[in-house]
Amino acid sequence: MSTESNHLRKAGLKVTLPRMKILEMLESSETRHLSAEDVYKSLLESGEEIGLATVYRVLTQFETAGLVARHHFEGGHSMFELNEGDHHDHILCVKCGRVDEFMDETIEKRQRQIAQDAGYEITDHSLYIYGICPDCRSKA
Amino acid sequence: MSTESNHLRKAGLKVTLPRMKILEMLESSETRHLSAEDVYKSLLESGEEIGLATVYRVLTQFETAGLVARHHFEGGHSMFELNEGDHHDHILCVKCGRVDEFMDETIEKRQRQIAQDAGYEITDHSLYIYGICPDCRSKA
DNA sequence: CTACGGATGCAAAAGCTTCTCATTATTATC
DNA sequence: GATAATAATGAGAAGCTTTTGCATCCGTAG
Repeated sequence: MSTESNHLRKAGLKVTLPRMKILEMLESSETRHLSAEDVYKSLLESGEEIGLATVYRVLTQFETAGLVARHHFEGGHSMFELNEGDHHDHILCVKCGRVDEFMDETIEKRQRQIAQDAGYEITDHSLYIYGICPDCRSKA
Repeated sequence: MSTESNHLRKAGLKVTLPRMKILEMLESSETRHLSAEDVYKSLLESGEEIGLATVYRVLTQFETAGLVARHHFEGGHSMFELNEGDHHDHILCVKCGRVDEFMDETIEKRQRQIAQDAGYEITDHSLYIYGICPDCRSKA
């Protein structure tokens, strides 16, 4: 029994071909952050006949099941990333779209403190740093 | 000469009725964070005949001119906020949509450090904390 | 192997935002 | 003030991403 189908089963989802293929796609992509359109196009290129609507539906289910995280980077459309356990935030290049990840316990701690001070029960947070990446800086 | 028209002039924008009305709307609203739709509807209620396309155009111009800040809260559509100089981040209630603001120099400093460590030249950043606000917590 | 219920695909619809273009208003100039 | 040049506006169409309706198909329990 493959790892993918176990993941699906654990998430309470039927093991179907589209779900398997999308999960594989997310795992094998060298870019960890993909839009629904990216996933759709990659599947087409691999010769898989999966509808765009299904891609959206499946990604949303994966998100609900905790298998992927959905990010709202600037520019409108959602980006999906395989959830490999550890939380992290993102730093993005505004020139080339490159995405790097980081994790800072100091910031995490301050966020919890701020929420508490404001009387909020924190459920989630998102932190994006935008800038120009090393490569784009040296090119300029 | 009104304050609003000075703001517009300084921003290099012609002083037109729609721009004046939209600026007034942003200044007088008790909610500091408004969507384009919010602005449009409020204007209609005030008896102003301003098209939605104009609202979007003007808000974008205001953003470019630095008069307002555009935020991408979860849920897709943009929110606009009058830029009153000081930078701050946001904490939002996922139940009622309430928005509070905060500013934390520790976090700001860490962000600059993280960008530097990653070799990025930082241009911008956005931090949203999501949670349940005091009011909604007591109601539950 | 069968049958039930959920999953899929397609096309249509929805929601937000931008664009097109004819019309109108604003500003610099006389 | 009036005028001409130029930019701004309004209305609707178009564009994009995402969701939905529905007939058909597939996976799974029995």
